[in-house]
Amino acid sequence: MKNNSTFIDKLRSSGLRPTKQRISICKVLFERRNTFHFTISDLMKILGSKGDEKISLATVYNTVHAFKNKGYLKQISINSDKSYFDTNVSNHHHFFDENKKQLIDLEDNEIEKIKIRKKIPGKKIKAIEILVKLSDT
Amino acid sequence: MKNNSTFIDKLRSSGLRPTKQRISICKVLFERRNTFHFTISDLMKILGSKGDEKISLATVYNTVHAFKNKGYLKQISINSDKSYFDTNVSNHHHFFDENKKQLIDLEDNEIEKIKIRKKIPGKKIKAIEILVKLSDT
DNA sequence: AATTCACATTAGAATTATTCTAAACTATTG
DNA sequence: CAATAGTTTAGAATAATTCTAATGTGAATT
Repeated sequence: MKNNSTFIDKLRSSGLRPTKQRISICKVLFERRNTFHFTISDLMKILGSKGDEKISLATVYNTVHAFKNKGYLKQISINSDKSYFDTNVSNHHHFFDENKKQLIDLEDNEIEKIKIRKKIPGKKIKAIEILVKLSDT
Repeated sequence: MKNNSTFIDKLRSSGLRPTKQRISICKVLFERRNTFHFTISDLMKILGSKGDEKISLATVYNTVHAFKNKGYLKQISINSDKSYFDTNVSNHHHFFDENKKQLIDLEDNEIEKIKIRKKIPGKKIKAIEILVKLSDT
């Protein structure tokens, strides 16, 4: 259980004012042992189920995007009506269980290194994202 | 230049009635030499710019989904406000140029074979999708 | 060729995720 | 403690997609 001052420092050092809304969201997202995959509506639900004052939807969007831009969250490329985010910002990939609509991390060291032979002139590779779709055996 | 009867046969053999709307859409999508990456609004624009009678938005959605379900189109996993589709249904991957918001095919033989070490019990791999994000050099 | 009916198309409304707006609020600085 | 720049907020706006229910049409049957 981290205390708030850790989050306050982290926010301040990224040039984000440590407001109570941002601290509440930090607690939901980062005070946990495991990777957390979520959509904005998942996060709203969790925040709403806590005793704290309600945080407006716009703030949740603003904050999640701010955290993504600062590199504290990763957005996952998946074809869905909603955007998925991940608290695991390491270089890694995902399984997607199409039955349960659930994401599972696939660490970089759990796949063999990918080598891309094709080059696109004037462009460089910014990221490689692998999605492994699963179905029941 | 294929003639309509090719499309009519294809539609009929998939249990889809060959209506004039579906044939028009087939012509836009499949009467071309190269892979075509598109969103519904791209397709609407192309259909609208042809002399043919206007096809309603709902029909375009219905048809694209029907074609996807029959395996004539692939939906690409990408995080975007719109869905992207691909007329190349072979096993392949994509570059995504984030500046131009443009997809480029990356054929399976242009990357080294991927090997996934992690297994998920009770699940089998249905597909592997790789997205290579590009930015300007 | 007319009849029938299941399948298709359609316009527009409904839904849903996300972004925008502009007013009220608050953390920080001087 | 006043000024100000960054935040939060409710609600409106936007935009992709799906739904609805009325009308139209292919194709099998008479």
